[in-house]
Amino acid sequence: MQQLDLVFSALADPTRRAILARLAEGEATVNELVGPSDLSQPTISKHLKVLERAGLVSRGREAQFRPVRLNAAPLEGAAEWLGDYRRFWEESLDRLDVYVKELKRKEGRHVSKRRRR
Amino acid sequence: MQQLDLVFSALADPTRRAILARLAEGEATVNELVGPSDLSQPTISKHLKVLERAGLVSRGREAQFRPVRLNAAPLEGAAEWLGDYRRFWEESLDRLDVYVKELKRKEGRHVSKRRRR
DNA sequence: GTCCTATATAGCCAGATTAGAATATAGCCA
DNA sequence: TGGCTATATTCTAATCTGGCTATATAGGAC
Repeated sequence: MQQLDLVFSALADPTRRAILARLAEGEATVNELVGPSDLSQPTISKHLKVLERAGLVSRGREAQFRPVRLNAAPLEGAAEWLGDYRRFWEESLDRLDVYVKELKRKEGRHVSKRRRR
Repeated sequence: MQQLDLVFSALADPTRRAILARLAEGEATVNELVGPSDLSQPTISKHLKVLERAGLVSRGREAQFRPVRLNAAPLEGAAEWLGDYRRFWEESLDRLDVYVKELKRKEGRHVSKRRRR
């Protein structure tokens, strides 16, 4: 789906993920986002446009400021998509779990007096 | 994080998501993936390389076949990242819920005799 | 009005991505 | 061996990305 394309590719950049993380603490102006980023203001504006196209942020208008706020709704679709695969990684964790238990059992036999920490 | 970059950008392409969906049903050869895709075999091979770099598939070796199988483990990191934002979309759903309830209350007052369906 | 600040847009560049066609490789089968 | 099949690699072209600098716009302050 088109929307998933936009969301996943917006999330594929660490700068944009950092922006979202910052916005999770509350809305911010563009300059507040530029500050800690060591990127230029136009570059941040471009990243914001990408996030906006993906529906992940929305912009207000207050005098000459254009406050940016998080809009997490599109993340739900992404999370749902991932959810379909949850059983696969849990499965492999189960197998790992079994493996670890088996390992402990063997260790228990061979190194039975290991001290607890 | 680098790994998240690779995973999210691998997921940003619908062809690659389709490949993963197909692999969720079991391993497949390259040609089995080319079949329904209307893309050329080299193109699919390239997509597979992207998925492989993200750690999302692994390749076997059986005679001249190189079976591809799903490796969902890296998806867990992506799901965790998204999980940090769950409260935000749930929040907005809550607000929506409140809004809907409020709406119903008002409708109840003004259109109190609306028939149930 | 002029000046200053916040932000957007334009233009540019280097490098990555995506596609296809053509070709190479690797392994089975006769 | 030669031929067939499965897959990878190379080459080329088009498009996208992410960064910059320079410039434009918009709105408050004086």
